[in-house]
Amino acid sequence: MITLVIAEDHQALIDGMKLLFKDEPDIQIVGEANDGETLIELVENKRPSVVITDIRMPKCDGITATKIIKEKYPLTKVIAFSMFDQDEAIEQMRSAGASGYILKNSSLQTVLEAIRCVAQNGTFFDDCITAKDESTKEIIILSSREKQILHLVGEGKSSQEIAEILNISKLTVDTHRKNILKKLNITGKNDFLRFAVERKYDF
Amino acid sequence: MITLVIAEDHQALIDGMKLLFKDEPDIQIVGEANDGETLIELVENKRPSVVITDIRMPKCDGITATKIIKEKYPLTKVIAFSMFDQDEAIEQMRSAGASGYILKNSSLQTVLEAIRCVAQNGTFFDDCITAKDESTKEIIILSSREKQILHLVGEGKSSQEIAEILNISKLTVDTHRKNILKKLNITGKNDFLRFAVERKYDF
DNA sequence: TAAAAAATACCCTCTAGAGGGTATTTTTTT
DNA sequence: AAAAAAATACCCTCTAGAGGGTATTTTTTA
Repeated sequence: MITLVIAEDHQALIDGMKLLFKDEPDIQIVGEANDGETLIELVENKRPSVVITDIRMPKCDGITATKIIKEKYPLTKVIAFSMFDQDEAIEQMRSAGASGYILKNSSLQTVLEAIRCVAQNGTFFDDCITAKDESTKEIIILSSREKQILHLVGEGKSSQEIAEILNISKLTVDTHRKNILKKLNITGKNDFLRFAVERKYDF
Repeated sequence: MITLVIAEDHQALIDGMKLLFKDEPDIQIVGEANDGETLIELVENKRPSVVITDIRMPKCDGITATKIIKEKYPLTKVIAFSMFDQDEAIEQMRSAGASGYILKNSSLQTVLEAIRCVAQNGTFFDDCITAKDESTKEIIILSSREKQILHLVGEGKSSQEIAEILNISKLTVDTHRKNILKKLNITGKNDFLRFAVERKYDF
């Protein structure tokens, strides 16, 4: 018997999954959450074998929640259920300990497959994700420091503020910014912030 | 008999709705689309009595699709099914001719209610939306010109570019920007663009 | 038809960040 | 140990846009 906890911002989607699992005798939903905090509580109380979680959620995002869950209960399998096929989000989910990553624009049947797959200690990553692995190398050319700065830019921080946060010179931050711009081939004024904001959004 | 077309980016959500409507004898799904263009084609071919559509979709967004549908087939009822309770999106959907607006974090039962409601020539707007009507007046203080400029800023356009698009002076655009900043109480450098980008995103 | 609101246009100042460099230290890879 | 990559810090210039005004014309509303 697979015990399942679903964490998903959109109740409608949870309802749909519930209808689906109703007819599957080997899967039992033991809890549902609309935010990350509730998810963690549920895992602690119900100890499910599988967790399906959205990434963007109120209170605590799916990546953070996954880290916490996998740390305390490494046997619980986590599947990410996301809108975006952003390499960064996938990578972060992977290193957080997720066993699967499926997209919301795939069918519910896929969800079912993924659950059964990870319950048997397998991994399940959506087709369009694994297919990307090759090209990914070209996309993630940013160093970790650069990604960090990109993220802070996306939060609307100024170079000065970023410098203070990272305890480095503002000039260094500026250099990183310029290098990021070069790497990403952004010739722009506001384009950079826009890109950064979109990045931040994309998981 | 209610004939229904569903347009929704996320197949998983469509699948869930299909499972739900399977047991409802008065509702028949006559088509499903993952993008706006397919939706419009489906409406032309199937002439459904009710359409449920997401707002953010590939190819053609839900607002534009609704406008086109209501223009050609005014008897077809349209319900918006969106992630966001952004006043602007709701307003735009309303003026596009939508009979309802429900949020994705409401239950599938609500979806069912909404469909039956609009099929009987009623309107169905989610609780949290109607409740907002009072406060809305304070939020939408921007003039139409200001909203237009805010939108263009969100697309990453510079004041100069906006000026050229709108055939007005760059100085005028700057004045509008400043007025928007004042009205929204944004004291920021990059904050404005960030706000604008988020705005653009929010439907 | 007044009065209010919106749209238009311009003034000045000042700073953050783009765009172009160079260069040293630290870390990683080979 | 040598070479490559990443992180650090600084130089100069130049422009877009914030922040502070003022003011006229057009449109809307009362």
